[in-house]
Amino acid sequence: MKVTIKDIAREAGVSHPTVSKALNGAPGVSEDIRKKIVAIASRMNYVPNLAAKRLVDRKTNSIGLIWPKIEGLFFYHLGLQIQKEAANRGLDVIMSLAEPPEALRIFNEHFVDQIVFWCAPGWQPSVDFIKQRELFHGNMLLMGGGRMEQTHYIGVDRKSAVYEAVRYLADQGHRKLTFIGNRSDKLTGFTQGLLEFRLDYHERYFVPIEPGEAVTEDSMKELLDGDNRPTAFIVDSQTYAFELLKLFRKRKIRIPHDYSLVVYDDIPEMERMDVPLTTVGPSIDRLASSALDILTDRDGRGEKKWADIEIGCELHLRKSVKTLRDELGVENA
Amino acid sequence: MKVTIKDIAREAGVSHPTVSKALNGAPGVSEDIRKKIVAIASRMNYVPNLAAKRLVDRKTNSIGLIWPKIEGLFFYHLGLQIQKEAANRGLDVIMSLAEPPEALRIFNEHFVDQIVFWCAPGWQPSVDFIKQRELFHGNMLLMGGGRMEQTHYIGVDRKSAVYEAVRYLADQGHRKLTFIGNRSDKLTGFTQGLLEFRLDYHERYFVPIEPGEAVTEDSMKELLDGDNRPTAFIVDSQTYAFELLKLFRKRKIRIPHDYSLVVYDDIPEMERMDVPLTTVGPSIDRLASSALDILTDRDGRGEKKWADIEIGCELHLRKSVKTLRDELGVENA
DNA sequence: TTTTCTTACCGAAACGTTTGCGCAAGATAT
DNA sequence: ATATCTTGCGCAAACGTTTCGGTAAGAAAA
Repeated sequence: MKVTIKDIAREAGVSHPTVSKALNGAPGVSEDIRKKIVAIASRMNYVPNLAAKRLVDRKTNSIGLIWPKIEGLFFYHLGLQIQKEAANRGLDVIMSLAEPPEALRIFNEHFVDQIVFWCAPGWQPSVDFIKQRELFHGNMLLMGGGRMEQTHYIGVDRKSAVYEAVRYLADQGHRKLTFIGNRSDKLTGFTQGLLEFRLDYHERYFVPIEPGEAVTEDSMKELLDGDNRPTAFIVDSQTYAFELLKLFRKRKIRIPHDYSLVVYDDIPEMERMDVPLTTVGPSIDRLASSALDILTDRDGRGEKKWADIEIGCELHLRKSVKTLRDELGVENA
Repeated sequence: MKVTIKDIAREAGVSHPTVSKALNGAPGVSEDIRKKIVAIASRMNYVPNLAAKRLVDRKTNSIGLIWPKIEGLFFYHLGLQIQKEAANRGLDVIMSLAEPPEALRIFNEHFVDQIVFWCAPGWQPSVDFIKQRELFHGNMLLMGGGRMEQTHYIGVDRKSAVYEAVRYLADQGHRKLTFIGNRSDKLTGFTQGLLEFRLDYHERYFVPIEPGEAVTEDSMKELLDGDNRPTAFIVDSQTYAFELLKLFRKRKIRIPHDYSLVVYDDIPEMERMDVPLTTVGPSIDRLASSALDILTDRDGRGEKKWADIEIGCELHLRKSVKTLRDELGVENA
């Protein structure tokens, strides 16, 4: 048998609304009575019934995370950081492991106030669905993609990220770079870098990977066996990087001796690889703190203004890139 | 403005309890009216208010996951599998990224019916707290540790797991094994294997790691530089394995050429390592399906019987163990 | 002292469901 | 034909909380 505020009220000799106010720190209760009530509540192990609470005021102070499959822990670390920031501001975070449509229903039924939706490739329909149904509209923060009008948005400047990776590799003397990944902003940054730093070009220097596909030996064969072999790779994600490394292992190719490698997305694991990998990607901390600024500011400020920001990326230099600067003479020979 | 069953009732020209019964498939509603109501509800984008629902009947059909930090994705994959199994049985899963006491409060407030609590080292106090407060008592499934009376429990036979690893290494001709990890069931399995297969013993063949600590060069120095060097390692977790591999890299030690290696806990990533690692550990699928059997059976069967089972472990043979059988003569020389 | 203002509390209503009970109308048995 | 059973639905109450309006009692002002 659960103990309710009515039980406490009876025990304290007051009405139950008084108990409610006392426990919530609301005005209209004398300090003596408040203390007495709090003591009784604690003694009776009172646990508020949030269902009842939420039935009347529709606040839950909680955030739901709709999160892509955690490949390579990037999203895990980001989720963790968001949870910490949220806790600091008195907000609860719950997360669903289900796909967006299902997750949406669950969050709706479980009363989260706001959702943070990292729009992974292929999830745009769910975002549209939200808008159309006006489900969490105005209480949704889109991240990573799917930017739209009248919706909070945090983007990632992937183009500059890859561009900076190209710049770095060019600085190290690399002239033949290959990008492995999807056709996306990242590719744009890649080609822009190629043009700007007047690097070599070959049609094979872009290895397209369709979402869901893997880096196959076939797709890499010509590149690795033919002429005009690259000296460095920029790889779209950790998953592809693993596949590439597997291929390299099979062919006894060493990093960074034979090829240099920069991986997109920085996660702690990259540092612990057999050869610590140089990465480029958004800062998890910045992503998380910006997200919570937006989520909390919205109540604070007067007018509903839609946030629309873009997080820059950082280059993490480790051990998977070899400098060619001392060998330039050799290279040009 | 939310649409409620009263809105639907008005639209359908019936009373709101009738709508409730219709939508829940309860008896007492003619098939014609039921269809009409369902159609209207769908047209009006009706979403049931779980708070109200919860207020009257205390069921939500949802499960909360209290989960250790996802090191090495084992818990991520297990969570994912549990979520899938739950979805198949019409149950929702939500997960918290917070620590147990906080997670507990959140789940309590967010109406989860049952919790699955993987009792990581150091989390026993939270389990005791649950029992004491009778919070989710009877609706909690403990996993991995913290077994107790009158509580559903799924354990992992870690002792046999490591024992089997020892047996396998012995089969391959290894006689000098080292276990790196905590003092635990796993160590028991290790020593049992050592005794049973009459393997060599040296005090250095157990490298204790306190929780939270790392595999340091100091702790390994004597072992790697002294006499009686082992030929194989069994490592307690992926984390330690990474640290060990890092150390090996530094010393230019190759796997499995110089040392063989078996890692506890099987996760997909182990297969994708530079050298695919041989592992031993519980089956994620079995863990998940057993969990849901328990969670759902409890309603089904008549008497409340407390589940108390133990999941066996599997050996996944990959590339990190070298056989010494052909070299036995050499070894004995 | 009387009037006004403030404080501290109580009672009633509301949030959106489900459930138990009662009551018509139609179907079946007598 | 009347009596009984069944079906389909409405009405009212309940779940535990917050909030709104009201009302005493006491404090400050006249």
